[in-house]
Amino acid sequence: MAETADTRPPGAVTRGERPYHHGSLRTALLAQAERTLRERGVQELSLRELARAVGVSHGAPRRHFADRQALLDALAQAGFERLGAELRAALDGAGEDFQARAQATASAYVRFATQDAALLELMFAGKHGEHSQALAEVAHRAFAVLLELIEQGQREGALEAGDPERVGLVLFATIQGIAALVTGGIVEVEQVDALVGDAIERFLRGCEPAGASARGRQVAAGGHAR
Amino acid sequence: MAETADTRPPGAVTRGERPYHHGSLRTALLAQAERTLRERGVQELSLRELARAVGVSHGAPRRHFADRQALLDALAQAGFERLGAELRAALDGAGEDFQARAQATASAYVRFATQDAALLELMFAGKHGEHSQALAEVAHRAFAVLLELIEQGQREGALEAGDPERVGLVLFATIQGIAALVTGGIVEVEQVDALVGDAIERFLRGCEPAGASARGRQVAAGGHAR
DNA sequence: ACAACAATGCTGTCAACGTCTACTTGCTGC
DNA sequence: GCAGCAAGTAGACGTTGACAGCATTGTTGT
Repeated sequence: MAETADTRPPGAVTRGERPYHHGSLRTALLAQAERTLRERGVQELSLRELARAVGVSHGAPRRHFADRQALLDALAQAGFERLGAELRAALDGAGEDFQARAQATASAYVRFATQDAALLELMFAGKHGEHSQALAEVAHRAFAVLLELIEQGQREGALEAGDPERVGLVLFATIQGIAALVTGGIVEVEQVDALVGDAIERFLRGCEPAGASARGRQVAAGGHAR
Repeated sequence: MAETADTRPPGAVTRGERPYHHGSLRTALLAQAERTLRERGVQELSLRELARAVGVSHGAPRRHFADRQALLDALAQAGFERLGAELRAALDGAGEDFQARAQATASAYVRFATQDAALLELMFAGKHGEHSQALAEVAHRAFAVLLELIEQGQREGALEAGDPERVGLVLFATIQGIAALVTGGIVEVEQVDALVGDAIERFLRGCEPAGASARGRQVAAGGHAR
């Protein structure tokens, strides 16, 4: 492995040797931490190794993160921001059909979960320092995308009326659960798309307004669990 | 706190002082570990402290658990066994009505998740040593209860036909997701029952056989998200 | 220009941990 | 009674998170 290339900013003083001040240690630490997190998990994430990888002394990170938990909190916050952005992109990028939009959003969530399982776990760890007002806020912003999806569905008549938060939670839980099943190894990655499809389909059927039941009733029976 | 009372078996040699051999170290370690896990989380679980609490030297646990991960694996396995038992009790103990049975089973799962959040996380960590054939087996046995629930529903005509594993996964995911939302602090404990109710209700509606739709359509609109 | 000051990074230290190795104790079958 | 084995003890090593004190740098007021 390429021993984590120098992460110092290009504009920094680079004459003789490495400058006393890194220039953007906080950013560099977060970036490296996210990489290590993805590749080796939370357990393997060490402040000292991080410092080594970035090229500063073992005490330096302390200026930017009071303790290990603070680093993890920051990672979680960044994760929520990215998750929210990806969900929004998926929702906005999908076509007109409501089911397609729901499916796209759910798939984006599960994709995030599979690619950054450890990060997602961190985000939902609940063990964040009490001062994590900021974290709660970005988390809420990510959830807002799902809320918007629900409201769209209600406006278009695909979902029955009712408190969007309430029905949104059910959808949220289902998607999050699928993610957990995948990262936990209960279902294989190849089965994910089918599972998401099933779940969305059934969710829509379960939230149909009283009258309409014209569309899809073709949830085929085919084994795809291990 | 009462400094973790002596966990040595009653029959053991208890003359002068503590005997050289504990007698049932493995069991004692697991019991103490489960307690610590529940009260302080995985991160705080230390082999050395465990040994101290049980009254043996810091090297002793090694005879029973090759390393820390082996201990965690054993905890996860015990957890699956208990979870399976509780799910079965809930399913068998509920009445005749299918929805009531489903609700009871789901509630039991979520109760387990809230009371032993760290343990559940461990069970689904997926980072278990490759040799965890036994663990996969007990996990499957726990899942089998949900499968049986599904099959009952299909026999009784409450659920449409189809591969039970496939529809079971959706239910499993939903429940697991609710658990994750609770332990992650996204929903409060007071809202759990309502959320489980909603989820089950919608799941049933989403899996109804084509004809029947007589029962509950009364998913009231009431805010219960934060 | 320069002194004061706040940021930021470095070094050294400490207790705790997981793991390893070598030794000791107690039991059991011969 | 003793060989052999399982279970526990004791000490060591390397790593980690946390902390304190000092060094260096950039900025700001005069």
